[in-house]
Amino acid sequence: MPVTLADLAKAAGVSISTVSRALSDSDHRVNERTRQSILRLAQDLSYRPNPLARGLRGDRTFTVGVILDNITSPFAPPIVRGIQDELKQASYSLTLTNSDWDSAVEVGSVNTFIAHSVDGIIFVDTWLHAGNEAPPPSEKPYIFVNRLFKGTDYNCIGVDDRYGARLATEHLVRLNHRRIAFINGPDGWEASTSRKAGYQDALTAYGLPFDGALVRRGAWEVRDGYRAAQALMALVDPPTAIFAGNDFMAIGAIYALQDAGQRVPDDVAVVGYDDREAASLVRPALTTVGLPCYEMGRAAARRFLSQSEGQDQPTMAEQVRGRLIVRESCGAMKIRSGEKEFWRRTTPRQLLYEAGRIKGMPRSRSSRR
Amino acid sequence: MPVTLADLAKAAGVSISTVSRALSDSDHRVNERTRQSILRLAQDLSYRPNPLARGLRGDRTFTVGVILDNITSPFAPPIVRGIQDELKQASYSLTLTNSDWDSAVEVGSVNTFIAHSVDGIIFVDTWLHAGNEAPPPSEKPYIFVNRLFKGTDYNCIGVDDRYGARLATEHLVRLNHRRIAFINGPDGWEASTSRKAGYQDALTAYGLPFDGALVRRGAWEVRDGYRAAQALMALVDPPTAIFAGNDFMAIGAIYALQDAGQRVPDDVAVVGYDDREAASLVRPALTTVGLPCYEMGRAAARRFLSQSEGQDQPTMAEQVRGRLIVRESCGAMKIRSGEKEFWRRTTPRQLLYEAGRIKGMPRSRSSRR
DNA sequence: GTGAAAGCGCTAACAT
DNA sequence: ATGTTAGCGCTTTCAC
Repeated sequence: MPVTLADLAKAAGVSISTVSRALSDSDHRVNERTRQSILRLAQDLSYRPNPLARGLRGDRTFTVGVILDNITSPFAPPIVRGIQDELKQASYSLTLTNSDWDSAVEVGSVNTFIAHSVDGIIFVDTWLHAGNEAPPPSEKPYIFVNRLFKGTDYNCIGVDDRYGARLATEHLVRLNHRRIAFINGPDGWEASTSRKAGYQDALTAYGLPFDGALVRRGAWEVRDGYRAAQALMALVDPPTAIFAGNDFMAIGAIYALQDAGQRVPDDVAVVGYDDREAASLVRPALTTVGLPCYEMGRAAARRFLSQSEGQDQPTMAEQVRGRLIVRESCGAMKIRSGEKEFWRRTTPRQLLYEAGRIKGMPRSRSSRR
Repeated sequence: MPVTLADLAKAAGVSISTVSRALSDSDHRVNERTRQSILRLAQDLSYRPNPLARGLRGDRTFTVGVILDNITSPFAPPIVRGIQDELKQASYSLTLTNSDWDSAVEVGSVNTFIAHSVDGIIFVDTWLHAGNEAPPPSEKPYIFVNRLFKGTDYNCIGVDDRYGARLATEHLVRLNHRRIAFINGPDGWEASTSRKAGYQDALTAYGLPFDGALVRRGAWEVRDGYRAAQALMALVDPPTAIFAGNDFMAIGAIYALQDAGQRVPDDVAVVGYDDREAASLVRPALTTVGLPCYEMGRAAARRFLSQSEGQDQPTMAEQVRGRLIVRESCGAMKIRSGEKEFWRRTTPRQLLYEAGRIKGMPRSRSSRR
């Protein structure tokens, strides 16, 4: 049987309310001696306050609800982990539901959470639910990860895809590529719009011309990247580098290139986006932009925490930035010269050899015919 | 403000307890007319019982706690999803913590869960914690997914790895391979032991000799599979097929084979285990044994549910079976002849062409030199 | 500085 | 068949 306040009170020979005050160290002053003895007693009997009773009584349950579309989707777990890591420090619990892109289910989950008196709800995912409507008003903080609403940017934590795409493209430019193709995602995706903008940002920044023929579109799948790359290489003036809007299309592009007898990265360089598990497994290992899922989760939880404490905390949108993960598919090698670091173009074997990474097992042999 | 039993009672002109009885439809008989009017009222005012109050009162909270090592590890999400899908039907909520392979953290989580009066705890993962001890006794059901204890198989839901490994090996045998190598995981892993046993089962079943030289060991990584395959191919009588203990090592083996100028699957066939995301992305796409994570999650939740209801429910170990996922790395093609189905050995191009899967994009060109 | 008591929403004896 | 009451563990007035 768990020990209660009443048990402590009896043991300490004081009233229940004194014990409560001693433990919740409110501003109510309690005799220092009795407080100490109560504290020790609580320790010894390993007292743990009953969160249900606390919650029933009123204000806080120290619980937050997380609604996501599917924990099984590739970006969800690190987001959840980020939320949880941040929350743990404030000793909140986390309860989870999957809504499967069904807004009716989602509403049901919200109601369940409210019934359970959660202190806030974090909505996770990139889908646009329920007709894209703005969130309902509420006193409890609602945080939205990777979600977009029309006409408001209330508490939205997103990715800075424009920045990420620029990073990828700049990497290629610095490796002396001048004709850089872009395989975009489908229309209607915020990610497509932002990533294309980032691609163009980089071109502009380096004074490179924008050539519409170098921009293709695909539905995020391997085969789309494959076809797009085929089309690109059939151009009279084909690109020497391809930036794909996600890793799957990048992998497809690599396969198309290889099937066409091109060496990656020697003949054409490829960059992806997302940093999926397969990125480090394919050959050549894919240079890509890592999505900051974990950081977004933390940011969301931090946002919740701050609004849960202070009243007038900011509720605007926030964008978190990913970083470039350089592997083999662009043939880049890191050079240190004094203070500076930069990437130099090289062949993958050279890269591996100079980096001392070749021993028994050469990881990349895509250059072999 | 949420509506309470008292609100309903006032509106219906009856006492609180009548309302409670009408709604919780216990065996206590309530006048059918009043029950109906109360039900309608509850509907109209959209009454939702307060789970905290219910929980405080005593018996059930309709909440289960899940402790896993890291939601970010590849097998955790489908397990969680399985648990949740099964639990949802019984309208339980799920709360989650990560223990990061730290048994102190784990104990903390258990205590938190108990404080929250969860109705049960599901432990998820394959690690052996806290010195491999048996679980503490408890009236609430504890379920263990993929976890092993010395001397007891209390409520353990595991994978039938022996069966899965046998499946993989048999596939190779039926494709007429006679010298089949096995790249095992490291010592001390239950998975290594079972998978090797399954490998041997298949050999025995088909009267094939066991050759110790064909069994290698690796630490689950790509490079281990790479090295093992190199060693295997250096044998005087090298294998024509390799079964790797997991997908990563299988991928490494494929790379080693390709680097050595062997065609996969034409010259040597490869099977993996796990069905990681990359399995379908590499070339050739990997034939592998899918881990039944989702099913294990469901089984665990079902077990919890049954023990949560009836008292004397079974608490023994349960093994769930995965299935073989045939892709390209063995060059197998499904043949239907009347009632029967079987796999025939073929080249990947042939496989794809006959299956009508080649259109614009040949997926596998590993046979090209 | 401390105790008594009310009440959060609900369920289950116990009455009627 | 229905109402009355106690109490789950806790916080928070309100007295003293």
